[in-house]
Amino acid sequence: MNNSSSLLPPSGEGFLPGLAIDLVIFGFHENQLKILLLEYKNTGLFALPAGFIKNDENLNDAARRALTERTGLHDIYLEQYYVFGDVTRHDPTPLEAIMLGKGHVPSHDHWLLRRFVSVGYYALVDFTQAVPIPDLLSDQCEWHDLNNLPSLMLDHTTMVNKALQTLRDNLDHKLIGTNLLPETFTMGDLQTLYETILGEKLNRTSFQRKMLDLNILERLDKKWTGGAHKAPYLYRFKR
Amino acid sequence: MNNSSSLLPPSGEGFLPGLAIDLVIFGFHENQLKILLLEYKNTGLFALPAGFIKNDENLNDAARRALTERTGLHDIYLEQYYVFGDVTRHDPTPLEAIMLGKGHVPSHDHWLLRRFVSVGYYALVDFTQAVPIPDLLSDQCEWHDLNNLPSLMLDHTTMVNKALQTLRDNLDHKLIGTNLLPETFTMGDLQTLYETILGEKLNRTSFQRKMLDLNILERLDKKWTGGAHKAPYLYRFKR
DNA sequence: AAAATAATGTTGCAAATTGCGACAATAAAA
DNA sequence: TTTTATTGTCGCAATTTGCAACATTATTTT
Repeated sequence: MNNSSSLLPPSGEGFLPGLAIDLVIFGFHENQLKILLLEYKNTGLFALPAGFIKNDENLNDAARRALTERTGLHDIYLEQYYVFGDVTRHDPTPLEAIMLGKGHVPSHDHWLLRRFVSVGYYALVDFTQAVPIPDLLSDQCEWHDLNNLPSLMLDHTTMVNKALQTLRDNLDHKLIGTNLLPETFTMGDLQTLYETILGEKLNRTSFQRKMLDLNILERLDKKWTGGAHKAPYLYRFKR
Repeated sequence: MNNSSSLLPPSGEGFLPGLAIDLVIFGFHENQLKILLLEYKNTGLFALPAGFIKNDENLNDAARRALTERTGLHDIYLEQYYVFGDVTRHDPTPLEAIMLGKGHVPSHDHWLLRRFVSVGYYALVDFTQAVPIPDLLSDQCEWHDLNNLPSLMLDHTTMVNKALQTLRDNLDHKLIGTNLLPETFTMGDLQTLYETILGEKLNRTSFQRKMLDLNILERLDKKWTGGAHKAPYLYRFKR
């Protein structure tokens, strides 16, 4: 049994019933916020990566495992942000379609077709380091522009919106873009990231001063080359 | 079947398995933060009010129902703050003791003795309006001083601490003490509430100016009487 | 009845934070 | 060599916050 198959067990045996995890995995590339989506080709359905919790597994560990299985990454910023537990989110149709598309013919009381309460997590990952890997039921796992998402299964669009809102609310006082940027970056990179997340322009000098005053950045001697202008310093988050 | 009995069904039938709700219900009285605790007299155990989710009930509605059943209050500020899902929190011993103390002899695989994942909610209620009502398994439901709590069942102490931390973090930008204070109150009452929640003294004039600048308070013509000093205005939150 | 007391409402000012413009520095292009 | 574009830094005004002083007033004390 490999890693992936554990995510989609043939029966619900060995997993907590009725409880799932959905992941909103944020990445950042070319001035765009991205999220990882699974695609079910035979059905044209898109969904957030999901996971189930083993009987003897901590909830947060299950989320971390699901994240690693989809991105190959470890030690990533991951945070619970909301539990989605409305009755109305229960709709067996899309999952039935997916399973049919995959050649399975689920019984009407198949465990995957029952009502689920789902714990939402969001993660911030380094786009350049992640290797998107589809799960057993999906044909693709790919980055999508946050402001150009396809329509998503069930209430997954709601989940994305709420995750983004939480991320914005937390940007001030929680960990910064440590995981959204590569190891080293320029002050401009960092500001663009903030502006993209917040959806608004920030004052350049104020931003720079604030970031430096926070005393969490390490300025490297090396400089960047490329454009017809003064070379910016590279920075790195202090450990 | 009355309201209370629905909280403690004889079998798990009709409820989502393995999922519970725990409530940290904050009140405020005599310059002290209080929370509601259930007591199981035969066992000397204290616990947070809890609830289960009906098969056809929204998660948030279940939390609201549990809150109303314990306090008699409606339209109360209630917020999800964390899901407690560690394996280590599973310990059937205390619940078994409670059930034995109540004259029940549960089988080893009784549904209440299995592992539960619990969604933590905190609520802010008007101390003077709440009527604490025990549930079927407990003998008492009473307010306890937050800084003089008895030792609590399972991981409930962790739940309380995390709820308080979340409340503190949210005090700046989320709804204020709307539900923790009576309909009308003085500026001093409001400041004391803030100081008690935050656990630190605040500057009087700055606090007053800030609250008034927020433009959420309505000053009433009436004044308060009582002490040997100038009478303070009464305030009320705008609708 | 007058004075003292104590908490409250308000104002003024210094310190800290933030927004914004200006200028020097410098790597590449013209 | 000059021009251009972007970055690092500084200065100043506007805003927010901490703190102290003062006027107000309901009750207590004399």
